[in-house]
Order: sequence, then structure tokens, then C-alpha cells
Amino acid sequence: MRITAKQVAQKAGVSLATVSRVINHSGYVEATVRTRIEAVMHELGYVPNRTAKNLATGRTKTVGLIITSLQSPFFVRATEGIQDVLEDKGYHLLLCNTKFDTQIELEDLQLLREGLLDGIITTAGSQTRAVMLELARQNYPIVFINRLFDELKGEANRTSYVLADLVYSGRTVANYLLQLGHRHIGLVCGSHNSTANQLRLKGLRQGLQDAGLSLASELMRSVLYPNETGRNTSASIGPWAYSETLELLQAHPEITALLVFYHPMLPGVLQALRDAGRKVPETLSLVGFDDFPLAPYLDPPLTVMTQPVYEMGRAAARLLVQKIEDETNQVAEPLVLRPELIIRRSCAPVEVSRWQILAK
Amino acid sequence: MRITAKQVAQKAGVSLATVSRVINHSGYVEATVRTRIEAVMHELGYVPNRTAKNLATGRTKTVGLIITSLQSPFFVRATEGIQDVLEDKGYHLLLCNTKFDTQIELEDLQLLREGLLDGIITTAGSQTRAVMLELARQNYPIVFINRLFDELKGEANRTSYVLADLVYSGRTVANYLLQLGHRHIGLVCGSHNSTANQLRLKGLRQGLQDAGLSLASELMRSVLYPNETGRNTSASIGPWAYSETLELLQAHPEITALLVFYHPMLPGVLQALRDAGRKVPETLSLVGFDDFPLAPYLDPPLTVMTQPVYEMGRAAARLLVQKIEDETNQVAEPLVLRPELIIRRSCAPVEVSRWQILAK
DNA sequence: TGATATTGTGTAACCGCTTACATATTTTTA
DNA sequence: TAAAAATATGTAAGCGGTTACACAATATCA
Repeated sequence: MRITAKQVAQKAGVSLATVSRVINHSGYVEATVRTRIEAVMHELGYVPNRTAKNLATGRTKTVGLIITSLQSPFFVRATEGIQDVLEDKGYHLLLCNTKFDTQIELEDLQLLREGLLDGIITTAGSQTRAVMLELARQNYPIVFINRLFDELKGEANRTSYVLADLVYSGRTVANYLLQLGHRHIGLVCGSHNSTANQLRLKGLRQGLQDAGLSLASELMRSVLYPNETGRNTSASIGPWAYSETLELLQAHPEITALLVFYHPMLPGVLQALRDAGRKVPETLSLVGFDDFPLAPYLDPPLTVMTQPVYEMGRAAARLLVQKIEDETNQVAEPLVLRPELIIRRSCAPVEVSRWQILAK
Repeated sequence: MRITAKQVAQKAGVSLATVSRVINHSGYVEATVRTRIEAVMHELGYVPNRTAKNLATGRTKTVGLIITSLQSPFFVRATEGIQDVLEDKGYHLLLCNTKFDTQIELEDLQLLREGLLDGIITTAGSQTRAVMLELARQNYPIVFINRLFDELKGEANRTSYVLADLVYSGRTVANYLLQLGHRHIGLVCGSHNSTANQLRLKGLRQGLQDAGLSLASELMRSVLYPNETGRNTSASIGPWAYSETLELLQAHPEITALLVFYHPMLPGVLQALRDAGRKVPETLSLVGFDDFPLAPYLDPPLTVMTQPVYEMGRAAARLLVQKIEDETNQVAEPLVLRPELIIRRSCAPVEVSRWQILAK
């Protein structure tokens, strides 16, 4: 049924090797022979078998992208950047969505060992640190986005890092809110296990400390992801975000500014604010993380701390392909990009908030 | 370096075949032997090679998902549904983002022939009709989402269809707006090439005709996607949507209701409305297609026509896996799911609009 | 014009696993 | 208890390409 290169070779009266050469444009092939073989391939409708090629070459031209959710514009935009580069370099993308399930993540990582993937780009890995380190040390090509492994520092291998300066992110937001007069800053973050959140938190702390303040840990809520308690399907994180936010605001009415570290929590948070009777920004200032196309059209337009996500995706893909194609081990120099605060209308000076509250 | 099954066999003192049997839990293996082999595998850190297995079995346990963009919640949510099922069935997902580029789509389809993919789920295919038909007739497993091929009707092959009743969508929206008193309904749709849009349009026309009206084609704008004019990267469709909307509103100030068929155009449309000084819903009623988590928090909360996207994704994946694993050809019976109108606050009776306009 | 380099092609050994078939042993059944 | 069935394992032929190596034919050069 399926036409093989062997059949092409026979029909064209040449050897299998020659056919392979014309397929891959490798080695020497006489022009007339090449033409003849190409004609036969066309006539027979020959299509080379990718799997066979993969086995013979030991490469699949496929890379895995491990993300924890598709619900965040961060992942979507990063994926676009990655794919634009991969497409250019002739690679394919296997999308692995862990949904915060460690088990799934481990299975996905295993694909590297199984030879199905030439490399991996990952934004996950909080729960799989050990395995990650092992893979890195076995010189599998890996690019980490917003994730750093200090343990690997100085070791030559085939990993790379692409990061936004998330500490700067946290610090900048802290400064901005401080400057608006806020002293009680609440925080709803995603998993506290996430490196990204830890870095942002670190920056936030720094910013507050510089002003002689400290972050009250009781003003901070982390939301357990649906799957951190077991395997699950793509459930919404909304309800969690909603109830945590509501509780936080009820327990701490002194909060005048709220940070939302993880985008998929936004709907839940916004609903909680409505139900708690907190108007943004009059009664509460709100800052999101990661920009998205509709942010300017929310009620109110949302002020966000962004990262150059698309570029980060591109960089990650570029680095990964480079690591895949250049087998030498190197000491990775993290590529750090700068986040940016986009001020819209969800934050107001604290005086206004006070006034509003009193006026009630 | 890499451990092969052969080495495991040697070390365990059995044949390669037996090792294969324990790996795949196939055939008969004596319990003690199985244990011994497993011990050796573990000791050697053996990991089976996926590519070799793929070649030997002629299957890759990988399916391709062809989408045109990641910017739409439709694709994101569908992808989640698909992946939840695939994960369950032990399949992987190769994500193919065509960005409306026919060339890319053709290359992605080719992966089916190249044996890299066991099957394909696609939401695209407007420009690749001929190739699609060919693949379908060659009995490659394919599931179409929101896409129907009349040419294939009654033919037995390995395709399936999952659709939302988009004609109903269009009709329902028409009825709703008509009932609110709107008579001049504008339309900003994505590519007119998309089957989905054509169906919605058909429904819209039906709804209007039932009321003795007809759709004025000059009130309709389709937006050329960035890539319908050549290969491109993941550029935003925003600017196109913006300028088309602005022009439409300027040319036809009589429009009192506007439909947005393609979600990624929303930001551009909303900006245009602002710039045109049209308040929603006072001065213009707005209906979006496809729901998304932040829709209730837009300004104003957006009324949308939805499809059960996640379920459609799940259904598509289930059907595809079924087609892959059951080689018999069948006549496909389209699975049609029902859309739903979610009324929020972006539509108002036309009297109000008139009043507002006059009041100016 | 003979030595050397370049070009062109075939042979055959992989890549690492699956599986049809053959064979041997044990269990079941009549 | 002999025949049939079930269990257990090995042999070897694929799966469909790539590529090292050998060798032949031309082209290049001093």
C-alpha cells in the first residue's frame, strides 16, 4: 500500500542509498539521476516515513513544551513565540499540559528519555526538581522559562534559562503602590510552589522593606491548584480564587490594594470583589500580572505587570534548537528580560479609598 | 550509552522477545522471569525507545491538532478538552498552529502521510479542501470540528464531525436582537472563508428573513487575517478589527447592534467603539461569539453566543481515538451540539439607543 | 600524463523494537 | 493417559529509512 523508498529505488533503477541522498539533498547525485528519481517519487506518490527517519537519525525534530495550564495568556503567548521559531527551524511542538499534576509532568519528561523528544521547554517543574536536575545533568537539551536551578550553577550541560526579572516585577509594583499611599497590600497568588511566584514575592518584600515596611503574611493567600491534590481534568481555578479572596477581604478589611499573581484567578477575584462590595479602584486598588488583549476593556481597565512573553518564547525556542543541534555542553548564562508596569485605571491613591470607605 | 532492550535481555539471560513481552504486558511470561527482567531493567535504568516502537508498530500514539490561532478562547478550551481525553487514552498532542497560513497547514497535514501522526483533529481547512478530501478518502483518521464536507456525504471512511449548531447560533442572536427592536445589525466577522462564519451568517440571514428583513451586505465586514496574504508570525489581528469596525460605523451610523464573530477581534472592536464615541449598550448593542472567563467583567459585561467548547473537544478526541483504533470505515454521523445565548449587559432595547443618540 | 581530488553509486550494517512462527513444556480435558 | 489446550520462550524477519565504507568514473593539476 504505502510506497517505500525501496520501491522508488527499484523503479528508478538505482540503489536505496541514492534515493535517500536525493530525499535529503546529501552527498553526490548526478543531476539526471536526481531528476529521474524525483519523477518516480512523484509518479508513485512517495512520501518518506518520518518514524523510520527518526529511528535512523536518532532525532525526531520534535520538542516538548511543558506548561501547567492553557488558561493563562502567558502560556498562550509564549507558545506562539516558541512555535513561530520552531516552525522556522523545521521543528514540531508536542504540547504537554500538566494541569499542575506532578504525575503527568513526570510522564512528559520521560518522553525525553524515550527519545520521542529532542528537547524540552518548560515553565513547570516545581514538583519535579530532582528529575529535572537529573535530566539536565544527563545533558538533555532543556530550556527553563522563569525558572532557575541554583544547583546547576557553573555546571556545563545543555540547559538554558530565559527569565523575566520577576524580583524587579515585585519591587516595581510595591513601589508603585507604596507611592500611591497603600500600606496594606493583599496578595492572592497561585501555587506558592511556583518559582515565578516566589521571585515576585521576594521583590515585593524587598520593595516593602526598602520603605521600612514588611509584608504581613496573613495578607497573603495562595490558592491550591485543583491538581495539587490529585489527578483531575481541566477544571477552573475560579472557585478557589473566589473563596480565598472573599475570605481574605473579610478577615482583613484594612487591605487597600490587592495583587493577583496568576491570571486565571482573575475572574474569581473580580467576582469576590463585587460580592464584597469593593469597588475598583475607589475602594480597592488591583494589580494583575501578565497583560492580555482585553485588559484595557475590563471594568476598570486593569493595571498589570507584564513580561515580554512572546519574546521570551522566541528566545527559549532559539536557545533550545541551538542546544539540540550543538552537542557541546556549556555553562548556561540566563537570559533575563525586563518586565514592565502598564498603568491603566485599577489603582488609585489610598486617600481616595479611605474617603470612600468613610463616606459609606 | 543508551541501554537497549537487547542488553537487558542479555543481562537477564532471556531473549529480546521476552523482554518485549514484559515491556508490553503481552503474551505469556513466567512470573519469576518477569520479575527478574524488571529488576534488570530497573538496575540498568532501561527506558524503551519510543521511536523504535513507533516504527515497529506503525503507530505513534500521537495526534495532530490543527488550529488557526491560539488567541481565541475557543481553541484554548477545545484543546483542553482534547488533551484531557488524549491523556486518558495514552496519546500525545502535536500542536499545529497554522496562523491562517495555507502553506503551514499543508505541511501539517502532510505529517499524517509521513506517519508521524495517527490522526488529526482540525478546525481549519478552508483553504485546503482538496487535500482534506483526499486524506479523508485515503482513510486517514480525521475529526473535523465545526466543519462539514458535503462531498463526503454517505462515503464510508474514517472521518468524524463535531459541530455546534451554528446556524441556530446565528438565528438565535438574530431573534434576540430583533426582539430588542434592532433593525440595523452590523457584523464584523473573521475570514469569510471559515465554515463556521458562513454557518453563523446563514442562521443570521434566516432569522432576519423570518422577520421579513434581510441582511444588508454593506453592514458586514470581514477581516482579512494577517496570513491570508502571506506567511507571517503571530501578529495580532487587533489593528484590522479596529479599522474595519471604525469604517463600518462611520459609513453606517444607523447600525444599532454589532456582532463580533471572531473573538480575537474583540479588543480592536472595543477600541473602535470607544473612538467612535459609541457607548455599549446605550448607543450600540454588542454580541460576541464564544464565552470566556472574563466576559462578565468587561465593561460592560458581554453578551455572548457560546458553544460547549470543552465538550466538543472531548468528543472530538474520543471520536478520533476510536477511528484510529478501529480500522473499519464507517459513514460519519455528525455530532451536533447546541449553542447557548448568554445574556449579560451589552445589549439594550433599541429605543434606548435612539433616545441616547437624540439626547446628544 | 600520471597522481590526486572530486564526483557518483552501490552494498550492507545499523537504528531498537515488535511479532509471526516454531518449538518446548505444562496443564486441562475427555 | 493420550490428545488437546494453554503456557512459556526463542529465532529471525521485518518496520523504512540513514550512512560508513568501498569502489568506479571523471575532473583537476602540476
